[in-house]
Amino acid sequence: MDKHKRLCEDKAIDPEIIDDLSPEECKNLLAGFSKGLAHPARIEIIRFLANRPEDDRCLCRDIVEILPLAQSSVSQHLSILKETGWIYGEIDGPRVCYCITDGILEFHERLIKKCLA
Amino acid sequence: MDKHKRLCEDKAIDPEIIDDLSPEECKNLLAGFSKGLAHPARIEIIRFLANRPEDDRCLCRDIVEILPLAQSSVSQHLSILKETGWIYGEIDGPRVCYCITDGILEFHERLIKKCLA
DNA sequence: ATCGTCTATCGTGAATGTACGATTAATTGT
DNA sequence: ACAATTAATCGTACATTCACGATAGACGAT
Repeated sequence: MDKHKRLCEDKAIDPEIIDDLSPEECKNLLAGFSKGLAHPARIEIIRFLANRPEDDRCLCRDIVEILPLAQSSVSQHLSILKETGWIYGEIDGPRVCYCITDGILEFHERLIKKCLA
Repeated sequence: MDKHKRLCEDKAIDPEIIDDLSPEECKNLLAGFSKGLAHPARIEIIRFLANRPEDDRCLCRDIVEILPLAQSSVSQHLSILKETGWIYGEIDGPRVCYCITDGILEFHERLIKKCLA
């Protein structure tokens, strides 16, 4: 099996857990995801990762190249996206392979509906 | 006609404009909305306003009462929600009537899809 | 006219966010 | 071993956020 393909295949979020969240937890979780989305560069990163083909995983260097920011700044944004649950990264030799958390878009959509509706 | 009912009925957002946005504008707009959602107190305010009956408009005082924050802090959060387009307020004598922007939830949902999909 | 109510704004302080260059640590390749 | 590559972390600087008490301004009621 391809090395990149083997990476980044086991992190997913279960939408079922939304039903068990207290209103307080729900708001805190959505606030966190929203913080992750609250910068154009981070939106671009998520968009980029969400549209990658599964068999061509993304390396950090690729993300640095599509953004008009210094490498260290991109690394900070990636760190925020990891903290807030949007993405995760796995070490692949000297590089880091970043992937979007599986099912996160549906999770986010459901979370908004639960919090606001 | 009821005084409160007459207020807050003419501010709406047109989802059509999303189609005309450049990718850059799209990301900036979503980043702004996300910033608005990036605090539990502001999520609670939006939830509260989104579920108000139309004929019982919300006054600022009502919002202060449901949050565990000082009046001035709530006013700041309301200000951020106004800046980011989630809500608007109209002066009603000595009070201010706050309402959620009509159609904003659908707008937000569409904006996310356009930005990330 | 004066008083009380309501809400925005001011001023403050602590914390966080954003961006950069420089450095470090890990790994690969020679 | 050694050099090159990759990405995180450090240190810095500036701006913004968040929370509060205090104040000010607008309006209604008396």
